[in-house]
Amino acid sequence: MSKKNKTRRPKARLPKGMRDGQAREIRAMNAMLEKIRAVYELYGFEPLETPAFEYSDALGKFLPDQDRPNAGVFSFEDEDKQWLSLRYDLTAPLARYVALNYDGLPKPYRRYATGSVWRNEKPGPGRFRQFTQFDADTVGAPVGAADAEMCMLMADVMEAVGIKRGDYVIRVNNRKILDGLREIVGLADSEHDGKWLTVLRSLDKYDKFGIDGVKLLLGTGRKDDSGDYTKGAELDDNQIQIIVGFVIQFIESLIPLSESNLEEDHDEKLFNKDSAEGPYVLETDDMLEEWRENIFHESEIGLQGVQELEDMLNLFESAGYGTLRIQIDPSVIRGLEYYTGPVFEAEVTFDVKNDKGQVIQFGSVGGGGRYDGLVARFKGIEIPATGMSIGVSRLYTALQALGELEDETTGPMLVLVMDKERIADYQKMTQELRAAGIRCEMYVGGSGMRAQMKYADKRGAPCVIIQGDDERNAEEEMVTIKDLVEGSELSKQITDNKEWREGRPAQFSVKRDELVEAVRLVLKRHTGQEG
RNA sequence: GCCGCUGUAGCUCAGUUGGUUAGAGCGCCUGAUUGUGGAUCAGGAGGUCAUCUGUUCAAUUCAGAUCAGCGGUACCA
Repeated sequence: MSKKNKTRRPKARLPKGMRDGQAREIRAMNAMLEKIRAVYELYGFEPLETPAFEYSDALGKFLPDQDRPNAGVFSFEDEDKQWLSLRYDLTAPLARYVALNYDGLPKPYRRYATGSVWRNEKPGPGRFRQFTQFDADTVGAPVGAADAEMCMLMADVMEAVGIKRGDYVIRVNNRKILDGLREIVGLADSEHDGKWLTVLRSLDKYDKFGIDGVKLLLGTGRKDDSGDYTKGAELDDNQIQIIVGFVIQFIESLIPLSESNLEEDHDEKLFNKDSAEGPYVLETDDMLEEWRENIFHESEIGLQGVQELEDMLNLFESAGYGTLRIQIDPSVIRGLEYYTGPVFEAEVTFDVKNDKGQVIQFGSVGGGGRYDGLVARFKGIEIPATGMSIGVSRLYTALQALGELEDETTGPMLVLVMDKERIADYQKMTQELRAAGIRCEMYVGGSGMRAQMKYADKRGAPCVIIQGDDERNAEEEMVTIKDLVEGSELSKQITDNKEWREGRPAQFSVKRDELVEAVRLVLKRHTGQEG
């Protein structure tokens, strides 16, 4: 036999950037999705499903072009020469849906949606080419309450899935404030579009690199630890000073906790400062006042942004959401060519470690904002909209790091096939147990009893049902129930295999017609599961 | 895209200063036990040493390139 005769087989492999999901993960994920869904429902949103792909032109700016039809999105040409693309988010399909059904929908229209989205780009750490989003959006509501609601909704979702208050934060900003800032530093002219984009990206790095990093990025550029160099925006010192002054205004607005009128069980984030006066709280009102009077006093759009933020803050305040949950953060940027007003981002604040124990840069688990221009692409009239999106896989990873994902699911109990001639009898027992609501299966493999016991063990079966000749031929027909959970406990004290096997620990026999009742008792003891 | 690190069995890793049959632990399969999961013991399967090219009498080992994974960074609807 030469090597050349080797059969050519396809190699079993996973497409790049894709993942398989296993039982444990799917269960935990479903449980998490259910918690999120419950919050959306509670807020009054309606479910909506749209298809996985849409006509490419409906998805917006990432149209397939002749040269690279799959840049960014996965696309294909239909028989009728029309281009279709897999959706890359859930917002563009929503805009299409609203435009298509506008007349029949209640206005505002509030819906939630979940599903896979696809992006054809190089997968990175924690980034895949297929992933799940879970969105809630309000279409047809002007700026204000609808946006504030999105932030509170995100905070509630975080807590619903098990992230404690203080372990996450919703950071809020307003695009109009940034537009105002642009005016003030004299970059409003469209010839400075590129430069301003660089400024925004620099600001976005504030939470990552701190104020010094932002200064470098606004100026000449910054070299990071890995040796990569990022070109700066090359602003002059005066411009940098204005922007930096704006960003760090909150430091000026911190007052000692002792001077605030907060109660013990406050919902405010505490900051540290080099001083003996103890923890500080952010006086948001002071900060907005400073912005208004010293930064945006000559920018109409800027003042409008400050006003929008203040309106939202008032709603947070009256609803009891303090800065521990939702806080203003002028460095939140997001969707540069997309959002038109308030923008917000949900971030976890605890350390997330990978399986090697390294703390990794985790980033946000969700975000959103106001996109007043999106539906207009179809309708010609501007329909205001605001929404948010939860990155389900990322949130799941974060919860994993928190150890919040307990999997209490036990396997099904197993009816052993002791005698292949009597499968019908075993099947009947199985169905009886199922009819009683007990998760149960009959062994459908081809191996002997020992293998069946191993199978039961591997599946996490709480117990098995045994009926061989001994039970069958007893004076009155019996079945044996072996409690695998208790057996496992007992095995710790037994070292001799013969004793282990012949002792037949943790098993007992009952009359055939008492099977269901006896199983119920065993399950109740171990899993709390009731029939 | 850019920078760095890493690729040897299903998993975690050792090893070869270049030399015939590449190892361990865990896991998996079989048996000791014709009706009993654990433990123990015995046996077994499983590797083109990521791929390709080069240097060499000889490459899993050295060099280069490529690919993949990880981390950072960039981009992010």
